[in-house]
This record gives sequence, structure tokens and C-alpha cells, in this order.
Amino acid sequence: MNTPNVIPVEPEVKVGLSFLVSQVGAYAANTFSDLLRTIDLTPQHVGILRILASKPHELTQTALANRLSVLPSRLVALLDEIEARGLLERKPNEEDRRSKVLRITKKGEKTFLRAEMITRTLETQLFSTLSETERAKLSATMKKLADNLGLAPGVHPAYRNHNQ
Amino acid sequence: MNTPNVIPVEPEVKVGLSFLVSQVGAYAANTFSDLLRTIDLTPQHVGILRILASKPHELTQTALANRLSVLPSRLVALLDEIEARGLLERKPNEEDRRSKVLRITKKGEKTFLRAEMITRTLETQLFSTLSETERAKLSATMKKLADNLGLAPGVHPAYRNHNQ
DNA sequence: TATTGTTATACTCTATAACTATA
DNA sequence: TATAGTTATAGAGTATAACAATA
Repeated sequence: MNTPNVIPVEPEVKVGLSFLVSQVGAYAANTFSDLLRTIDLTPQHVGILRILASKPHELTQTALANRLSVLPSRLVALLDEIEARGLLERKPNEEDRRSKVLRITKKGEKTFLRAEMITRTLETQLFSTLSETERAKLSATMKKLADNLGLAPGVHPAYRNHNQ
Repeated sequence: MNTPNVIPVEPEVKVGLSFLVSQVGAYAANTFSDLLRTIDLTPQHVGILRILASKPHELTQTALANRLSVLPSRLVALLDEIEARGLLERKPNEEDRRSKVLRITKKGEKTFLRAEMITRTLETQLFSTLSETERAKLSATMKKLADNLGLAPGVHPAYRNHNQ
């Protein structure tokens, strides 16, 4: 070893694979959140729009709350914010007048498309250093993991409340 | 299509690779947090112990705060909790009596080893469905990504405060 | 009585700013 | 004057519990 000890020791920290995935995943989530700020949305908003933009297109608040494992009271605030921007509407439910049917608006669909463009920007930033086969392999592995762990498509664990 | 429409439509949600990584990563972080509760620690505590257990073994609070990109005031609370359990000590610094030198205790090293065992339990839970080559390939890819994105080893983005 | 959506409140976590003791 | 660590306070985000309307 010929390095003079004036130079600070390079930190030697060993971490496992789960840490690496969590670290990169959290970085991706943070960056996505930063990028979304330009269109005044949060990842949670986009997650809701994503579900409303996919089939089935209509569902009640309770159904959505169950799907996301989010508390109904928490969902109210999220929906208020999205509805205030005119991105979704709460329609009265003819069959059960207690409940409301959620539906994404035209403006909501447009905004969701912008969010998807931002997602593609993010993917470029994150994965451009991977080869095409590397990227495809990673994608397949992550899908397999998400599936085996029982993670529902489009449902981020960040929604989940801490008592279940 | 011969599925009767009485059966609920299977949701069709498409997500990108960054979402998948973030989703699995968040799930891993949540599970790790749950497992750590059995030894009364949080992932943040373990992250600090991991750095103190690795070389260099001694550093000041400011140095640690910079390393983790955590606010000094926030670090104080974290260190208080760890020190109260006797896992680290704040030694007076002879060279500068304003600062304190952090050092992990014997008990802290033992506790950190238990945390590492929990990490291995977690890795088994998460990745047992992958083949050995698949797992090695994933590990290499994630290391490459973390490196290219400039993520410091052992420094989880969850530490980072929101104003930088 | 039970459920849907809502509101009000409490709690936890984090950021900001003021403070002390040293330099 | 500036810096290291600390404490006090404020703010954001989330969970709990009570509520009105409807079933």
C-alpha cells in the first residue's frame, strides 16, 4: 500500500442486494417526484390517474381505497386535489346514493399522458447506461419479483397505511 | 372472448421499469423495517451503525451528517436513540472541543450483526425465486446503476432532506 | 344497524431557526 | 465571526375517531 495516509480512507461499506434495489428504487421515486413537480402533481396523484385511465374506467372511492390499500379518509384529500384541477369527476351513483363513481376527465387523460412522457424521460435518465438486453433482462426479473411477492400492478407500497 | 361479463374485469395497468424497481424496492424497505422491529431498530439506525462498523471507524457528527445528507438536527435525535441503547458513544474530541467523535460499542457491533442476519432473512424472502445466475446478474446490474447514478454505498436516499 | 364518504383531531416525522460552547 | 452540536418550534403528512346521509 503506497497511498500516503494524508488522503482520506475510502469508506468500505458492504450492502446486500435488497439494499441496492431499495436504494435505486427510492432514487427513481424521488426523481419522478421532482420531475412531476413541473406539472404540479405528485406520484400519488399519477397513480390514481393511472388506475382511472385503465380498465375498468369507473369505480367507487371505496373500491379505489381497497385497491390501493389507502385509508378512505386519506383518499378523500387526494381526490379533492385531483378534482380541483379538473382531472377527474365524482359522479353520483344511481344504484347506491351513498357512494360516488370516479371517472377521469378528458383533461385528466391529457395530463396523464404528460405524466407518462415524464416517465419516459425518467427511464432514459436512469437506464440509458444499460444495454438493450441488460434492460430487457432487468425488466423481466423485476416483473417476476413483483409478481411472486404479490405486488398488484400499478399499486405502489407508499400508499399502504402502516397498520396492515 | 368467452368470459361472461359477470366476472369482474381484470385490471389492466401498464407500468414502466422505473416503477417496478421503485415498487419492489419500497416493498423491500418496508419488509426490512418490519423485521427490524423485532430488535427495536429502524432502517435509519442500522444505516448509521453500518457506517460506524465500517472503515473509518471514527467520525464526527458533522462528517456523518454530510455523508448521509441528513440535517444535523435530525441526526442528533437518531444518535440519541442509538446511544440510549448503548450501541454507540459520543467521545470528546481532543483536537476540537466543540465536536464529538462517534464510535460504535461492542454491543453496537453485536446488534449490527443481528441486523445483518435479518438482512439475509430478507434477501431469502425476496429473491429465493430467482436462479443463482439471475440473482448474480441482477446484483451486477443494480450495482452498475447505483454507481452510474452517483449513489454512495450504504447511503439510502431516505436520509436526504428535501431541500437539496 | 351497517356502510359510504367526509370532517375534525391527534400524532409522527421532518425542516427551520434560535441557542451554547467553543474556535 | 464562524462552526459543532443542541434544543425549540413550526410545518407537512398520516392515522384515528366522530359524523351525516343512505342502505
